[in-house]
Amino acid sequence: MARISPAPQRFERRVPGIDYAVLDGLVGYALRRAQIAIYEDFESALGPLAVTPQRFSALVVIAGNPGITQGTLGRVLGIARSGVVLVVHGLQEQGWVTREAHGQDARTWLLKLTPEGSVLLTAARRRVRAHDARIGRRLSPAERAQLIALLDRLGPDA
Amino acid sequence: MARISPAPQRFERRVPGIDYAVLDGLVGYALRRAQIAIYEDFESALGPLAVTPQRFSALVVIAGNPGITQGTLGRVLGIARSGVVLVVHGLQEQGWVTREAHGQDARTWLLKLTPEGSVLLTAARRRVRAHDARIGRRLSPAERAQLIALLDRLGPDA
DNA sequence: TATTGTTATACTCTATAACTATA
DNA sequence: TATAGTTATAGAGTATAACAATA
Repeated sequence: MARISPAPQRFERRVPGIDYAVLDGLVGYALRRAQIAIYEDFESALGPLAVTPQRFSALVVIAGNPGITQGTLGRVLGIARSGVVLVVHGLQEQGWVTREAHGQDARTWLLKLTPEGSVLLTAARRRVRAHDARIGRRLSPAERAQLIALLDRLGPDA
Repeated sequence: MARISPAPQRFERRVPGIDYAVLDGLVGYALRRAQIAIYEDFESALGPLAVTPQRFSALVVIAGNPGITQGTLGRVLGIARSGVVLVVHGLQEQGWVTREAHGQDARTWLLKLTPEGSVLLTAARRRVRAHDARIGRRLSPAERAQLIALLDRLGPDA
């Protein structure tokens, strides 16, 4: 039985026989390791819809805050203004987002979802919820909530 | 008082007035949000040493597993063989890593730290530990341990 | 035939800086 | 002067595919 495509290379959290030394006790490394595994699942679940994690975040934020400007979207996503142009352009190319003129300030654009964008987002949201449930399947609801709460408290700020 | 350099753009976890909708309940988004903030702190702490998270992981793994091959290192880091070439090349350019011939298999290289690499790693390890303590400063030791344990259980596997 | 590493190439994501048009 | 968005450009980081040497 011939193998059609090469075995999908999956990330191994622990390669047998390897000493991870100090890495095993670091919060940052545990986070990185988890995210690599999670990204693979997101990609296989949302890739067919041409939705990346960043695009999903952008769509949700635009949907929940219609008329948001590119500058504010950039702050939410944590990327530079020049990057927002590219993200928004991609969403426009897909027909999911439109930019409308701002009445008072001719410099800014108001971002909104198109009807097609709303339909897409509904499907994507469903898949993302399933994906998120899948990656957290080994956690109880309480553990899942606590994980989110602990993650929210991470950071160098006092 | 003139501002010398532009205010260092920091990631805002929650932009005031923005509805994050479904994002707030997702483990994956909490992870992403935490990692952006953490990466900024890592960068400011280790950037001066020319050490990235990936380089740090590679150095720790090579130090703890002297003679590891590039293929195995790639599996540990979760990247393709072609990417390992670039990482290792960068570490060699810094004078931190050498490749020695394998006695039995002429195809493979054995990776080892140089004395300079060991010195660098000692300094980097100290800074990473401080960084990791800093990002987890709002967590008790028990909470920190639990966070790592919860992260280790994430993933789509049964 | 399969494996290890290399090279060529390309794509994504991100940033900085210079630019425009407005305010 | 300052701000919103755009463009040009560059640098990471990653991947795939074709290749050489070796197993």
